[in-house]
Amino acid sequence: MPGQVSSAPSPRIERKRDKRVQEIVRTAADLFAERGYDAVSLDDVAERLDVTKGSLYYYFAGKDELCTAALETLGNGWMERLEELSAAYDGSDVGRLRALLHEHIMIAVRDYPAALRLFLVPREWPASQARSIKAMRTRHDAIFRDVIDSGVRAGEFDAISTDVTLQCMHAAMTQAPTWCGRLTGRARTRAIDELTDTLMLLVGCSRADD
Amino acid sequence: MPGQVSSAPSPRIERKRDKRVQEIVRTAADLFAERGYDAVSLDDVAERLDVTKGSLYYYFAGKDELCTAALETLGNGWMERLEELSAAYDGSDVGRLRALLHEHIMIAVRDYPAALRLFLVPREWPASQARSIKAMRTRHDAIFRDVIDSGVRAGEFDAISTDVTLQCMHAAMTQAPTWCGRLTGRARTRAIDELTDTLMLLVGCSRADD
Amino acid sequence: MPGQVSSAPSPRIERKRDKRVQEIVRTAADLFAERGYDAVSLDDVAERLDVTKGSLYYYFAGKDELCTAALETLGNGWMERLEELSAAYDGSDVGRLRALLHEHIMIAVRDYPAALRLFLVPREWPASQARSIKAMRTRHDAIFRDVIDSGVRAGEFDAISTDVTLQCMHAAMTQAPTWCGRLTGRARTRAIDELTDTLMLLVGCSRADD
Amino acid sequence: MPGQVSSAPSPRIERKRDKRVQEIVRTAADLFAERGYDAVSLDDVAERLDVTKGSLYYYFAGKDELCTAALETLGNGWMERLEELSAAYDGSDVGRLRALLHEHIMIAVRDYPAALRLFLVPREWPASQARSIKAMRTRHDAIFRDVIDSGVRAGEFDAISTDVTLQCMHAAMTQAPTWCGRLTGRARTRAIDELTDTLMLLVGCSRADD
DNA sequence: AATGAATGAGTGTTCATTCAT
DNA sequence: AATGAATGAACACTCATTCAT
Repeated sequence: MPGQVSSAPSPRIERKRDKRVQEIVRTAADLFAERGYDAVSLDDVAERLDVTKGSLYYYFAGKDELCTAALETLGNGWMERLEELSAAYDGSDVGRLRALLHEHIMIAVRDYPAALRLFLVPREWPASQARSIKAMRTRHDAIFRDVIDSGVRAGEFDAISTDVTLQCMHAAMTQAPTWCGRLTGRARTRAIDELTDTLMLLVGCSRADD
Repeated sequence: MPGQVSSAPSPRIERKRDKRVQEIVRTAADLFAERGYDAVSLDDVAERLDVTKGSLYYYFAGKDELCTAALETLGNGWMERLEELSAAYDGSDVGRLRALLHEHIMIAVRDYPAALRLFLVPREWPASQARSIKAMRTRHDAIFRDVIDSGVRAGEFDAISTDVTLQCMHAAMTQAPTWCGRLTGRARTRAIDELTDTLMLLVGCSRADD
Repeated sequence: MPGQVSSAPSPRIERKRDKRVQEIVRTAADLFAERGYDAVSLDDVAERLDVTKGSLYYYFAGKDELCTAALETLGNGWMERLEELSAAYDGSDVGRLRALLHEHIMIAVRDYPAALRLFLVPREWPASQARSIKAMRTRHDAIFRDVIDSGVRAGEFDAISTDVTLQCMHAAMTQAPTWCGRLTGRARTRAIDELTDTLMLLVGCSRADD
Repeated sequence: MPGQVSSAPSPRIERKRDKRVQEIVRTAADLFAERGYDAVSLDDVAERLDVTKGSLYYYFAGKDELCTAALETLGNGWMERLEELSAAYDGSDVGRLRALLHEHIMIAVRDYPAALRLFLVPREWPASQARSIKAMRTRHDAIFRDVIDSGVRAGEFDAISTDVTLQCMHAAMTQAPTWCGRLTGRARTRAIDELTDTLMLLVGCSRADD
């Protein structure tokens, strides 16, 4: 167990370790997103990192934990971007929601083209990791729920049920890469815009409202 | 009939065989839907059927073939129900679309609680299945595209892009079981209704329109 | 157990059974010679006969027994041809030996192109079948030993050791198909002749002696 | 050397690995020679090495690769001994050929008592091995063809066809262990000598010639 | 006499995990 | 901090054998 010998590890060493962990997690996240949990072996991860499989076990207790970490890293980056965007946005709720939807789709399509496997399709995770995934989803919902509730109060939005609306948006956005992924350039841009506009209908905003 | 060799099997035997095949396919379909292709072993299928793995090979050439058969059986049943409903429906496009959405969600939630794996995530399947799944999806889209296009022409609907609308509906409906599955009784019924109504917004129909 | 019910089976039925057994054995022999014991499954045999695997068990106790029968049939035919030739031959021992060698090679190359697997390479047979194979070899040796001994006594031949000579001849002749098999037409005929002549050297007969 | 990642393994480790590979290959070679490709399972190999099957895959990509390595190791050792003998021999072609024949038989009988499976029966091996085996045979033929051609030019030998002579010698020598294997001590020595002398007849050398 | 069905042991292969060094 | 080695439980698939009908 590293760092256990001399009371606490020096900050320098800890930083180095963190950096290594980050490298591993990033690589793993990429692979899991590309091929899905089952189709990725630890050998694959190790090879792409140019280390041996055994080394991974120095940093992670097993495949599941590595995957959880990957999920968290992936999700954290994603959510931070949305949270920052929401915080920075200055304007109507309509504009803010549209910006959030658009950004979510962009991230999904461009950065994590296969993340739906991780966030949409349930898998039997060990309990500890199920919690972590659920937390991510809650955080995601909070961001959008905030805007929608605010817009509803302001009379800008009209939703049958905020919960259901959130589910629909999440499902459609996360699924987006599978059909936008085929497109490129202008066609993709247009598809993303259309999707954004379509989802705005769920809160009663037609394009003419902007 | 002396000397008759390797004739076709009697109809009675053939019926029996067909029934057995159906049993196997059903069981396999359930398992694949529950856990996904990779996470289901032929031993799992065999055990649930209370036979040995080897027996499965008497009926199917391998895991892939079994899976294809399962997918097709599952999808055929589903699509047939939708097609019949659509054909039988007599009334406005608004009503027909709502009925289709409602039925799709009911099937998803009640009958194939985890089928999203089958129809949402394409990469999870071996190449051999990809075709079969795509065909199913095309068939599904045709049913809904029909109503939407008709409604648009009749001025009942207003969609930004039929394609995008179809994708959103499909994503949300197929994903439904993961969040409606937790509910029971009245709460579930209400959730399904709300989801139906929410999706109607995508073609510009608010509840007041009915 | 067939034929057990009414004391003895009628000759007509027995003949029919024998014919069936012959069919099976022939087919099996062909397959074993083509691909070798391990590479032939009972399904292969059954399919070529256009019956089901189960039927084979009505006539044979198992794969090994079927193979033994095939070997015996193969070997009997072979040996009979050599024995008849030897008995019919009227002339010097030189001529008789040459004729036997030539015939053996012809049979090996033309009729049982892969029999070396069966007669040259030892396999761990169950005891009962090992005996049967050994008997075949003994019978083969007897045919050639006869001529050679006779020739030696007559002063026509000169062998260092009859046993060793027999082994060499048998090895070379049985192996022949693997190198003559590639040839066709005239080239093959010539190769067979050359081989015959070469083997005659083992008993001290150069071509000029004829 | 900090930060050095995935460097080449130290020579000490590499040596150790090579030794292990040698162990495995030797064991596999023995087994394949004893029973043939199909009849040897990786479990057999593993058990004789007292490791688990999985370990073999750490060193070899699969059964075929292991078999290829085994064949090559076996054949290389054999051929090297013959080549060295031929190079070192100083004397007439008669003496050199006799020495080569004798050595070949000794190796076959004493060191690789069942190698006939490797060099006699081509069809028993998967296609991937066929090349390797053929190469070995070519190398073998070259050694003996050399002496024979030289002897023929020098008037020491007389052969009907060098090719056919080579085939006969090869067949008889390789087959030798199956009949000399039973003998021991003096009897075996005598049998080997007789076989050598008998094969010398194929190039027209009777014992008196020496 | 023959079939369809089922079995169970075995076969090559993969892979998460462990561990001494 | 990392490696090379080994393990053992799975897995898809094959096949000789059995048996009720």
